[in-house]
Amino acid sequence: MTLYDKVMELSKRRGFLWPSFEIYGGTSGFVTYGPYGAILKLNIENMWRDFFIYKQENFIEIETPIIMPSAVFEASGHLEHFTDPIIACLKCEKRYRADHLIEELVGVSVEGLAISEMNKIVKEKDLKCPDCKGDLGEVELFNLMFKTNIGAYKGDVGYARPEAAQGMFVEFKRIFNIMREKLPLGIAQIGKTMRNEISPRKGVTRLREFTIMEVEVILDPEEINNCPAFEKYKDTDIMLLTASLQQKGEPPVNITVERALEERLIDNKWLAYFLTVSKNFVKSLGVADDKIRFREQLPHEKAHYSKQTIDLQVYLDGQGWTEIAGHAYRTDWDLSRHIKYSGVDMRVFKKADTPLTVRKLVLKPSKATIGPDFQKDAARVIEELNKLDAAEVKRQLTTQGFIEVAGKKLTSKHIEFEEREEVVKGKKFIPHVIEPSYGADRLVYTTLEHAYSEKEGRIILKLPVKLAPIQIMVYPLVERDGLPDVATQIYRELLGEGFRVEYDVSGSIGRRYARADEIGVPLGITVDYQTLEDKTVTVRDRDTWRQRRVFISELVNILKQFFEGRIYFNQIGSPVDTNLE
RNA sequence: GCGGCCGUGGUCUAGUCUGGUCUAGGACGUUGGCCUUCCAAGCCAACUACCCGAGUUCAAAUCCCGGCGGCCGCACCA
Repeated sequence: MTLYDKVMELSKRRGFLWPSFEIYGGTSGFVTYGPYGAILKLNIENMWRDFFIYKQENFIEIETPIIMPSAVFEASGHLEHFTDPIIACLKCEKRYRADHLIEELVGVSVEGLAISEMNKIVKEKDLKCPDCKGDLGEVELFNLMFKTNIGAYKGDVGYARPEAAQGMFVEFKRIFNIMREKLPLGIAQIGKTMRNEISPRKGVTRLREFTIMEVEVILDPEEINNCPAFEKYKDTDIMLLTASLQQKGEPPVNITVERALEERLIDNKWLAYFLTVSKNFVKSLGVADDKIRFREQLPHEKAHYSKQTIDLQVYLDGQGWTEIAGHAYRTDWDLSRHIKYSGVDMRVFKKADTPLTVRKLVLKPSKATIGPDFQKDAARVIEELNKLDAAEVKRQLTTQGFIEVAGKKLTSKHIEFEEREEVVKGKKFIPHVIEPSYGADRLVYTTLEHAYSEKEGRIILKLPVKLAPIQIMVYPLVERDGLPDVATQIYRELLGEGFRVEYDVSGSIGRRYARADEIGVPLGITVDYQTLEDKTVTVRDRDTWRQRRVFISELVNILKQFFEGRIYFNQIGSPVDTNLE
């Protein structure tokens, strides 16, 4: 049994996660999170919030719809780029990217060609399957976005978002205003995303519906190397596999992010900074240093919007290095596309440190002469004239004596010029975007796999304390002599104090400890006979099976300190002599 | 999507080739009871399965076909 199988077996048996719709035979690419998995996932998401939102300056979280009208994806480029033209061989059924095949066999670029035009080329040039020489079928479009209709009429086409990012870009103007127009601004979102994958595999690593956690860090491109937060983390070591190393077939290098930046292996400082945030985040999920590396995407792998993308990979049993995050430098692609397609100006104004006074030549159409001379064309002439550069107009008038505007000849009597002083207070620009993007579901699996361990034939899920779905189990040592009453009381008190706690009385004490270890409960509280004498209970540590003895009256306080990370297990109460020590 | 292998209680599995003694066996688990003073103890009882659908046959977990799902490889992969 591989580690992957063991982790999935445990997940299913204990209720972390399993394939959905099993009673109807299942449909691949979908998972259900059970009682422990749902909390585990939530805890991971909250930890992500800590690292990527709460500990960053001017970073906030929003929530936008999953279904979006097609206009959004026309602008974002997903309708065009998330769609692959596919052609299949009728004989051997091998499938090809139609555009790639045509370019290869005919040697012409088919970029932007419609499907019908590609089909025409295939027929005219009588293209055959390069593999078996069989006939080719029709070119078909395969778009990875789920399509739907919004409302009752067929006209309004909508798509399920393939990434959360577009929600942030579409709402940028208002959010920027609400956040009092400060850059850098981080806009984060955690939510469901859908991609109609051709063949989802490997359980949770390739889903059709998954939770994405993204931050769009919106910055002034001129400030992209001004990242104060970076200083604290610049010495962070990373294992980096650059595109060029991959092309040369060489292994990754270990390098500090600062050095990588100096050697221009990372495009800019903000991108470098988030690599360090990512590394620290993934470590806090319990993944060891040497199981974390960064891999730059090769030019042909990059998304249409990306200047540089560096994935974070973790090493997983059975499937090797697996992407769990991408860090993309999206430049101004998204915002400029939405500005263009929506017609809404989402540029940001930046005040200059010192306003500049510039002398500028402006032209003034002389309406008194243009009106009578051009009659009903006058309005159009004035409009066109205003678009022209004053200096250029003046030059033409002096060199050739006239200028042609909207098909009309204008002379100097039609235009007046004026020297004006203008104060330039700042500049308007389209901000750039750095995007760390995480797959929450892969993180859940990663966390489970790295927490999985075996000891004396038993499974212990060594989840980081902060992530454990259940924090505490409460047990009576045996089910008699009033021990359950005391235990139940403690259980209810802890529930009331806000701990995630369960009570377990069924089976021998060893069996109950074993059950708790399998779902990764960090602490177990056992009420025994000594409890009846001196009002103390034992606290058991999941990882070492050691126990400490604590007064019931101090329990809540001590447990709070433990789960807040302020004390370690061996600082709890006093040691217990058990037959294990 | 293609090819190979595979699909039996909650989990792991025996049985499938060679159809009938399979009202499907075991182990672990879960629940209830008894017992029990710290790491899956014991005893009793209960629970839960042949992936779905059609077909061949007197008879199908077993053979055939289709679907769904899983693993591996190829292809695809923001």
